[in-house]
Amino acid sequence: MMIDKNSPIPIYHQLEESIKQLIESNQLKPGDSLPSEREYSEKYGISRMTVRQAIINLVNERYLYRIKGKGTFVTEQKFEQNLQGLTSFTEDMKARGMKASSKLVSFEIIPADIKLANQLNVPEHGPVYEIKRIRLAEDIPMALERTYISANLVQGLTTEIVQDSLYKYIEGTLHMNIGSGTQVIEASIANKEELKLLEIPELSPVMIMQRTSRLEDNRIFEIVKSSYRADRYKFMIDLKRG
Amino acid sequence: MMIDKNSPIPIYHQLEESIKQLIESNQLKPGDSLPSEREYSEKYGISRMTVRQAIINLVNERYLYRIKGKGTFVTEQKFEQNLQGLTSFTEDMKARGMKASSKLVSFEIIPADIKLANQLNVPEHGPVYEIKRIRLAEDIPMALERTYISANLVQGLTTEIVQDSLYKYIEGTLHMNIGSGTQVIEASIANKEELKLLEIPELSPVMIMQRTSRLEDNRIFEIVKSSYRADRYKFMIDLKRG
DNA sequence: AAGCATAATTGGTATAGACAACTATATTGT
DNA sequence: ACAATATAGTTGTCTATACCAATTATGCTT
Repeated sequence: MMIDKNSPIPIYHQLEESIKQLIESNQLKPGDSLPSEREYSEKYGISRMTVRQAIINLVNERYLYRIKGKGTFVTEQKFEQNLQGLTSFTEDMKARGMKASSKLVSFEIIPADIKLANQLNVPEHGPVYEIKRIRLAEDIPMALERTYISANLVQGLTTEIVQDSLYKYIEGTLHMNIGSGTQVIEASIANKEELKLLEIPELSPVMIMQRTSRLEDNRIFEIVKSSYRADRYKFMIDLKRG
Repeated sequence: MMIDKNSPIPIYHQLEESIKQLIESNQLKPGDSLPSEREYSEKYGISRMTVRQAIINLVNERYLYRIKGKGTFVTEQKFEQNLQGLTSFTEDMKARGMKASSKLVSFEIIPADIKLANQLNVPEHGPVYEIKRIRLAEDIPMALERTYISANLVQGLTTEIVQDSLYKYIEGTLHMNIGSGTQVIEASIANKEELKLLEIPELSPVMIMQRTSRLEDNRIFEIVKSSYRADRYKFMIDLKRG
């Protein structure tokens, strides 16, 4: 475990990663106490405040917790998430041994209304691809998926590309690097469009999952809003202990 | 907006609350820029590092975001729960700077019906602790939580232990090691009990989150079924790209 | 008018030191 | 033997300063 003061990587970040690594390799076990801030400070010849910054970040990430007057300890229980299967419907169905298919409902360029413009970070009325698809498992409708993509950012989109792989097109053809994303899950009651396309009775509950996908430079390139039938689809998340 | 340097409340916390208040009262609107750190520092006669601590906390709570060389800005504040590292309602609320509380509805030993018996992997009619709690944020009911624990596996449970920390009891007193878990999220319409205890109108959607917790030897020791008000809760997941 | 260099402003990193609040342990007084 | 007190060690708060990095504003040159 080394600290390079001349590295362009901040010292606090180096220390942070170093401690995180010790926890993840189980050299620091849950409940173990860490060296005090002053010990770290003296050991590496860095300021105590710099040590604090590293530790505070790890506390915020729930790797550590601290008790005033006692010390800093490794968190007893750190659940982490396995997001496999939450990203792609097709992969998810495949993992369950089911036949997945999709039906294109519409593919067009629409002007962004104010809400969508804000979500995609494009000007109001700016051109946006709207792709509506029904996702089916064993030919039973499971979800209505609406994808919105800034037409100025991702150019030359066709139904074929969308049917194949949008990500492959963005990275392979357009040479843009895909970064991180965020997903929001909420419950609601199906609206008229969802009722009709998902073939469910009125007042049925739906799970709405909205994914925001970003490029490496943090520009948003895609909003995917999926409405799943709550009676047929449950989201499972594996929690693993760290 | 005042800062009292002699108050026992830390200065950074006073400033933090003061800015938060400006945002929540809409005197600072989403997208607005804040005074710079140096301006705050001079205005209140406090150190820039103290200002930073207040602002960094608000950035972590997603009230603000900052761009190097440009400034600090107000974000769209949304009530979203991050599922990553989700451990307890109390911790999540604390992370948002909100007052979390819980109200014990009932605590009893019941015989497992066939469904619960299967889920917990205990014999039918076997003794199971059932703990019902209302989770509140700022005294507003947010979720109904039902915890089921095999009474043969986890013995000597009391309301005090449950109120303190079940995990601490299992690992510390019973010397059993907690392993992994699974979480299932689904949408539904609130049933009568949920309507009443969550104080929501009929036909309201709810998000049901069911956690299954296992020991290291894979025995299931706990089923937690939480019903969240869909109007107040959104679950957010950060997606990392590998 | 356009382009470019420079300065000013902003947040980001890092240091050194001081005192407060809290915990655990050792010491002392009775 | 026990209780009170001192002490050393921990995290928490706060200050003052310095320099770096990214962005924006300004003024100069062409």
